[in-house]
Amino acid sequence: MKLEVQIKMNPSLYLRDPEQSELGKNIINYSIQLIQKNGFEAFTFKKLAEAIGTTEAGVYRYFENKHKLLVYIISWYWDWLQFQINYRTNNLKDPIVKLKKVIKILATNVEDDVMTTHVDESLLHQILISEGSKAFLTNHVEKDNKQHFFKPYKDLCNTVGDIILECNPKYKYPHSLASTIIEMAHIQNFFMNNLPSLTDFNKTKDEVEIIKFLEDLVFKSIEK
Amino acid sequence: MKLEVQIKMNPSLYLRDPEQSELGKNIINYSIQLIQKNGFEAFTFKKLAEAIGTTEAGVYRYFENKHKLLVYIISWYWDWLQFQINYRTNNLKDPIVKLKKVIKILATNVEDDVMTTHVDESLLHQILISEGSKAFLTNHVEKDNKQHFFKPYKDLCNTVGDIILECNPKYKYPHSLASTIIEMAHIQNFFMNNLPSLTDFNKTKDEVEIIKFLEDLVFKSIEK
DNA sequence: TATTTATGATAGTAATACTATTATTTAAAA
DNA sequence: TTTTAAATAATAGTATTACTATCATAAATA
Repeated sequence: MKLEVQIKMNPSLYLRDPEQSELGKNIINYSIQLIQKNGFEAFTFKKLAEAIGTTEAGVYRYFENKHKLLVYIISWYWDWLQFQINYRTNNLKDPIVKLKKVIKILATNVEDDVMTTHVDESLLHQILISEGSKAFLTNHVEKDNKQHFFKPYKDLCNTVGDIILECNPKYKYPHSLASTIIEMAHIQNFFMNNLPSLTDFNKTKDEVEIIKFLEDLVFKSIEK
Repeated sequence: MKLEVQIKMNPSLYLRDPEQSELGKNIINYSIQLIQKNGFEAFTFKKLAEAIGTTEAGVYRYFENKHKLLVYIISWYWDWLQFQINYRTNNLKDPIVKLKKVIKILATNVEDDVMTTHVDESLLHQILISEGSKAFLTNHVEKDNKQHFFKPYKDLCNTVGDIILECNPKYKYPHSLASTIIEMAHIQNFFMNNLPSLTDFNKTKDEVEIIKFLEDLVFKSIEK
């Protein structure tokens, strides 16, 4: 049996649905490669077109600009993570076990998911660490938010927040703690690898340390 | 008595020291205005030059590029905050009181400091919230780090980490918790104002709520 | 087969991110 | 005070970026 997972994206993010054609899938695939390799600032539609073997105009038929393309792949990642979490915490009764699992999923370097052919989740995870916050740290965040560009992120945050409340229904900051876990899973990873003195993981460079830190933070916070 | 605080910046950040001339001070002053108003992406040396009444080439004599200018003003802010913290926690014996003060300083919307004439700290604080992480979230973070561009941030993180250790010498993650507090003081503020469903402060839009959340997080974490 | 639709190829524009040159003003040194 | 050096202003120019527009062709669909 060969299953392909298709994630339905917000149509306001694209002009033509990239999932519906080879060129579109190439745009996603090579965008992830290039953004991960050179960073979002250095990424241009011209370079992307050259890498794919199409023209700049070809890319512009799919995405209005590179920011929407970034939001697209980042949203895709959040949706995919949401699916992973639902799938892998399914049947877990104990909310504490569940929350531990979620922290692990959030903070672990992802392996490429064979169910998605044109997306390398491992690279995408790296992009999220170093470019993720650029999706919302813009002057047009309000406009973007009105178009529901951040729904996947919010949904994930709600999911995590709900599990937190299952652990302790009286905890006062489930959403803020959820967004803190999600953000810190990435930021502490970035710091560990690039500015290690901002962390306590300098020796190991091992994400297991990040997971321990986050578990310590979270479970002490929500302790009854 | 009229005191002027001068913060000595890393000379690798600039070509000509902006503190040493009127034009230089104007560059800093107007950069802060423009970046706060339109965001860093929309900020160009041409617009800056126009705002000041000088030419693009004039700005380039002070800063190699807009990224270094951003790192400059952000570093300035961290240095200034460090000074604020040292000054305002001086003489406080109880490390818990001290840490509370630090959280408050980090999370409170700053008022313009009259000791610095060409820097509006209130605007700068806003810049830190929405642009701060762009200083290090680049492809050249390693190169920048080797030039010690992030020293002010690291120093601040160390200061906070030391206070955490004063509270509980056995706490295992003083630096990670410190960077978490610093980052979250800004990110939760951004979320509160722009993506409130990622927080639990939607009704109030009051930074006091953020302070309470951070205090709850920190003191539960370091409790002996 | 006709016709819509996607793609390819090419051109062009305004803005950005710079570098270079020369003239002019201002400040410091002789 | 004069000479000299340093900082600034004015202008021009380049490569790249971020697009838009046009037209021909290939592929899919009616």
